[in-house]
Amino acid sequence: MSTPAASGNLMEAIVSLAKRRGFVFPSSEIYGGLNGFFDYGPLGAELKKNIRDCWWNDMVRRRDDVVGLESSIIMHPKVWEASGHVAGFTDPLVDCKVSKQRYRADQLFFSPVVVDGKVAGYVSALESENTAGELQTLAETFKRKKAIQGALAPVVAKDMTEAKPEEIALIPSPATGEPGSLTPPRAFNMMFETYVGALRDASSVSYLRPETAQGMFVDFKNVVDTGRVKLPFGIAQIGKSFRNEITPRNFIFRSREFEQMEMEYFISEDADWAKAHEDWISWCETWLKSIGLPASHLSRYAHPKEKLAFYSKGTVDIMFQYPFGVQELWGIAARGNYDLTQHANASGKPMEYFDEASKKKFVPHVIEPAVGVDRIFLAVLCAGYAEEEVKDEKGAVEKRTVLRLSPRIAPVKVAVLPLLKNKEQLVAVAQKLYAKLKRKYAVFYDESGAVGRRYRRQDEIGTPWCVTIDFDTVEKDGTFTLRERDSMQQKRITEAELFALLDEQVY
RNA sequence: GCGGCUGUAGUUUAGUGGUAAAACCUCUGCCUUCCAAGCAGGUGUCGACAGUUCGAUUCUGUCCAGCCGCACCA
Repeated sequence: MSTPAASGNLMEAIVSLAKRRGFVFPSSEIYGGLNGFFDYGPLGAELKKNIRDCWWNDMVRRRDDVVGLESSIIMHPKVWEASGHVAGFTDPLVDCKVSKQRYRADQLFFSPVVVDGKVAGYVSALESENTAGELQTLAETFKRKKAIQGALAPVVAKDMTEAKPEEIALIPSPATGEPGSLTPPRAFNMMFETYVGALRDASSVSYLRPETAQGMFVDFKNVVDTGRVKLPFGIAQIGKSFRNEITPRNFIFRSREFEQMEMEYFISEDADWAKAHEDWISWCETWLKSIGLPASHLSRYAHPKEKLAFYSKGTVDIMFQYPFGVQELWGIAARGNYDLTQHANASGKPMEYFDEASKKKFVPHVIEPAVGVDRIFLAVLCAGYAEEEVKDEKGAVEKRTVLRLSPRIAPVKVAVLPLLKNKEQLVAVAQKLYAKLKRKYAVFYDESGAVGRRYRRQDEIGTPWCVTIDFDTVEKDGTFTLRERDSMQQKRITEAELFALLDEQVY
């Protein structure tokens, strides 16, 4: 059985394998690396492309109701004002210099303690179901401890974004209870800024997109007018997005440059959004299984209603059990008609759809499944990585590292191996088969070393099959050995059978 | 961003105030009739920059990167 070590070691083993075999490198490594950025090596580029292609084929080409889009990475700055990202991505944070705690300024509340009309001090509390009540209790305790006489005025709760500079020094830290250690709120905008054109001034500021979704909303009318689409329909896009994360963590799970696969599925305002939502959630689950993620590692997390943005009708995340914990893989959000309405208002251009059947004009609602290619990439590595103990002929136990990648996404589908490289007739047949296969599939040819070593090499990069050309191939019936990665079983098949197998499994 | 730990070859590690080693990997040749065999040979390394020193991979500082914890995560 597979014995992937404890979770910490499993991540180390995967990072190490990714580097060793050319899946993922740290970005700019010769200059010491750059936190939050990664390069995909020869095999990684193949694997990533396969994930993208599978998604695009299944989401766009094989569906009649979804069309593709490729919008620009830098868009008009007003896009991000309308979408709420300029405001929403600026989370002011407050640090406590003593306790080293960090708080979101809009979740840290304070109030002056006013006795007989005079400010005697301040109290603070973190946002809760009863923030005002907590502050009131704290204020009463404060008054009692300081033995101040007089009438206590009701507290007035404000959050730290509203604190005046002179107040900040007087507000106690929730961690220590003592004033003087809190910093003023500092903004951490997660959007990368740049300047368009020669002038570097405020008027030329623009942003690298923090999500691809806005491209679909901004081009909504263009697609409706030209794409011959009818509700319900979706617009899908694959592309790079950028977020200046405070702390990139967990290898490629959270990075600053990443690739998204998003789709906006527009439905009528009268449609059963809950059903459409559920349909897309299960579509996404089915798709993840189709590229080899085991159901046992997948779960759902429905965001609690009270945590949702006001416009959101519901968000369900498909979670994946990574070695470092159960984390979000694919978010499927029912966003109402918020985004289109925002852009209609901000741009002054109508975003309505005229429905011929009902003769009604309305702003469509939307279901948004959004997933990161890099997160899927990491998930398939984590799910597929296994270290096995296998016995050789003499019964000695040795370790086999194998990457169980689905044939759909494996970077190499078949390795072609002549049994011996110093036998010309074997090499000739192998190379001929290799040439034939590589017109259609990603194939690898390897003749160096013992055949067992070559099998193991392919195991480690996730190649599902190896075919070995031996003397029977040349001297007898032309069949060759098909060696299967997961079972290590071998059988003899013909060339036609090999092509049929690939045709069925690689789609 | 804060705190702790860490940084030697592609990987995993040893080691030293006098410019470094092993295993595996990789490459070449020989051999090899199905699961990391053997033999011979080759490539490749002290995270970066300063300081102390006659001399720094080793000591000190700063930076960078990684891991863990906290906080953050539209």
